[in-house]
Formats: sequence, C-alpha cells, structure tokens
Amino acid sequence: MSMQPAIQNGFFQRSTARPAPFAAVPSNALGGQIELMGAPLPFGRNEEIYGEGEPADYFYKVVSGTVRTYKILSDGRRQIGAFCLPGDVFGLEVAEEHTFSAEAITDSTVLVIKRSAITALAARDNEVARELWALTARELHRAQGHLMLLVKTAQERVAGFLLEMAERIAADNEIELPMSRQDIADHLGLTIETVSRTLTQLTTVAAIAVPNSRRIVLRNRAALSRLNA
Amino acid sequence: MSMQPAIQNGFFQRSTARPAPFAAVPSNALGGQIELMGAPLPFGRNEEIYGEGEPADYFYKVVSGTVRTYKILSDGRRQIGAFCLPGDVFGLEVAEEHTFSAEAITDSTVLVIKRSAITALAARDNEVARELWALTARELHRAQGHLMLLVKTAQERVAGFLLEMAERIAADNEIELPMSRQDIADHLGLTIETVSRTLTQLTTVAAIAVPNSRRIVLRNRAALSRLNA
DNA sequence: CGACCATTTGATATGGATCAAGCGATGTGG
DNA sequence: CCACATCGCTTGATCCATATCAAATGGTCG
Repeated sequence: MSMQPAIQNGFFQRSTARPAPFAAVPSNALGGQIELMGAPLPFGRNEEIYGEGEPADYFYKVVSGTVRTYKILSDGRRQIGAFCLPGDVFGLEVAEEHTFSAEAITDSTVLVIKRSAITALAARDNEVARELWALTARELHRAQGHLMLLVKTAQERVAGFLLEMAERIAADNEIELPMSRQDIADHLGLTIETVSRTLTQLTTVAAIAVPNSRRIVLRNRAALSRLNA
Repeated sequence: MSMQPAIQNGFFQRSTARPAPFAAVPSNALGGQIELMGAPLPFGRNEEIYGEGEPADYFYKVVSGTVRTYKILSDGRRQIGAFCLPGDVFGLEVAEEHTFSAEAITDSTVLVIKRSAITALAARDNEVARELWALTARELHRAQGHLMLLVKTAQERVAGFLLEMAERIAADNEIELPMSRQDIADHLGLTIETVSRTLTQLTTVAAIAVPNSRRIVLRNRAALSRLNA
C-alpha cells in the first residue's frame, strides 16, 4: 500500500521510443498526474453519484468520505458491492454503462474524471494503460475476495469484514465505521439483526469491543482471523 | 459474443504514430495474433493446470474442454470461481501469483502463453494493452454477476446458473453440462443435495427437463428468468 | 454380473431470516 | 431545560430454507 512517487511523464508526453517493461513498473498514474484532469465534487450523505445503467462517461476517485456501490434486485433487496474509501477509484468500466449504482455514505468529496480523457491518454501512454489494467485487476481481486466471504457463515463474514476494514482504516486496532448496520448487512448478504447479533457474540468472546455502534475495537485479531477461515 | 476479424497488425509492429482511440476499437488481440505466441497443451480430466499462490508466469486460453478455477478454504470447503469454456481466457493476473487454482474438468486443450511476452507486447502496442484491460474487465463483470447470484435463494442460483450456461453453450435450448453436481454446488455455494433437489423442483414445474444428469433442456426460459430475480 | 461412483430422495437438524419488542442516542419544539 | 418523537441498533421468539446425515437408485466399466 505504500505510495510510489508519481511518475513524471509530462502530461501529454507520448511514450518514449523504448518503452519500459509493461508489467514491471510500479505506477501511480491515476493517483499522480491524471488527477489533475479531474474536478473534485462534493456529494452529500446518501446522494447518488451515478445510477446503474447510466453511461459511464466518468471515472471517480474518493478524496474524502465513503461511497457505496450497489445494485437493487427486482424484489427490492440491495446488494452493496463495495465500500470506497479515500484513494479508491470506482466506476471504472470498459463497457459503456455503469454496472452498479454509487452513493455517498457520508458527506464526501469525489474526483470526477472524464473517461474519454483517460482512455485517449492510455492510447498514447502505455504507463497509463497499465495503470487502468492494474486498477481493474485490483477491483477484480477485491470482488473475488468478497465472493469468498459470501459462501461463509455469518461469523466468518463479519470477522472477515472487520479485518478488511481494519486493514483499510484502522488506527491502532480501533475502527470508526462510516456505514450503518444496514449497509454492512447488505454488503455481507445478511440481515441487520444477524450482523448485530454476531457483533454481540464477538464481543462476548472478547474478540472485539463495541464502545458505541459506529466504533469497533479489535481485541483479538488472531481469534478473528481464525473465524475468517 | 460474435468474433471480430483478427486485427492485422504485424506481430511485432509498433503502434502507429497516430494511435486509434483507446476504448473505441473492438479488439481481438488475444484471440488473434497473440495466440500464435502460445503453445497448446493437453490436460487430462481433473489435472491441475496451476495452483493458487504459484507464480503467474503464464496466461491461459481454453481451446477445447472445460476448466474450473477454485480455492480451497481452510476447513476443506471448495469454492469454484469460474467455469472456463473454449475461448475463455483465465489465469490473467496483474499480481505475481495466481489467486485461484485451475484444473481441467474434462480432458482439455489449453493455450499457454508466456505472460512476459504479452506484457512486453502490451508495452509497445496499445491495442494489446487495451485487450488485456478488456479481458480483465470482462472477468470482473463476471465475478460481480456471480457475487449477485450468491446472495439469492437456491432456486434463483440454480436458475441463474442454467441461464448463464445456456447463453454460453446451449445448442437449441439443450445444455450438455461438462461439470458434476459437486462442481455446480461448489460454484453456487450450495450442497449437491440442494442442487439436485432444486433441479427436481424445476423439472416438476416444467421449467426444465433432465433427460440424463449431464443434460438439461430449458423448457421455459421465462420461468427461469423470473426466478433469476 | 457386480463393484463403484454420481445422483437422487428421504428424514432431521440448524443457522439465519423474519416478526416483534425494547432501548439508547440524537434532535426538536414547547 | 426537559418531554417526546425519531431513528438506528439490539434483543427475543419463532419459522423456514438449506445443511446434514442416511439410504436408495441408476449409470458405467471392468
């Protein structure tokens, strides 16, 4: 997760005659130069950023706050695909349409970047192209991990979720959750009652503490990891 | 799914001075020129192609047969991530290691392509780079669809699975399944008993017919789609 | 024919969903 | 400043879909 210094290609510079090896260069393209192309936009709590099926004309990067991507099934159930934290890129599609909807969970600032600008740049700069690929691959990897969670028991899902969030936002074993129980439930394919009961169980066995509902203290990561199967 | 004619860039030709728009060109790079780079290898039924955690030095493309990618959880449960049919590319990683294992389900022929060759080519040819991106994005899209399946009921999962397989291999509403009930169960996060019972139910309501265990006839796609939520 | 393996079917158990209160924060108006 | 409404969360009671355990059936191959 350590940040590499931004690659100092000029903004519109073409790739050089002898290109760097495609896969070997740690890159920060969308984290470096390219964000100059985007405009930071504020979104209020629960505000929609884009809807499923809308044209994917923009890519997005969270500057501050938290975003959820989700789908609504025909019977009204909601499945949250991802929680996007500062630094995360979302809405990255090859297809013409967004496959999920996106909403701000908390008041958020999101960098909005014109897709055509990126893809045009990628056509010229193989470093940018590699970065697009890497970002998509990272998202694939995350989706695969999520998929593995969804075949587990409630305890395993919640433990896995907490460990993941801890990696992403923990300050010293303490997690400040930006999302509600309902969001967690819809992410893990559980009900809020089950999420709540599971947190209580984990508290009972001293794996965690819950000083208040949005704050979780990891007291025994080994125990959580064990549950994580 | 219709095949575009292979792009006729010379094998080692660099991208031209004025590159085509990155995202707009339908491409067949890994389906066209590049497969000349790979060697077709035969794998027997249940033979391992690669293991989770092994170095991802090769990409793979199914020529004939069927491949499963999977992970084994610590308690022995197996989760099948994907069934790969002829034409499908698998093992496409940005990271250095495979995140799943892969095995031939039936006797199969698989094109094995050196990763370094592709990524080196992609560094020079933005068309190849775009194709790598597109393939990964397609895989992401598939994983997201699978993820949505896993939060549904058994009937919905099985119906969704049958519809997906029908799209991929159906000849005239009849599916010849290359995989066992156990494979299906491990793909859908169910037990073989539940898969079997669900198929029986679907037969009872005349949505499908099962002339023999490996052959499924779709008798009422509308009913299946309705179940698919 | 008989052994083996995959699949189906049957009986029972159980984890998580559902239905239904209660509880504790937070905020609002009197 | 307090009463009360609201909202998010927890806890409790019951139900149900799917897992588990067990047996029967069927198809395949020596």
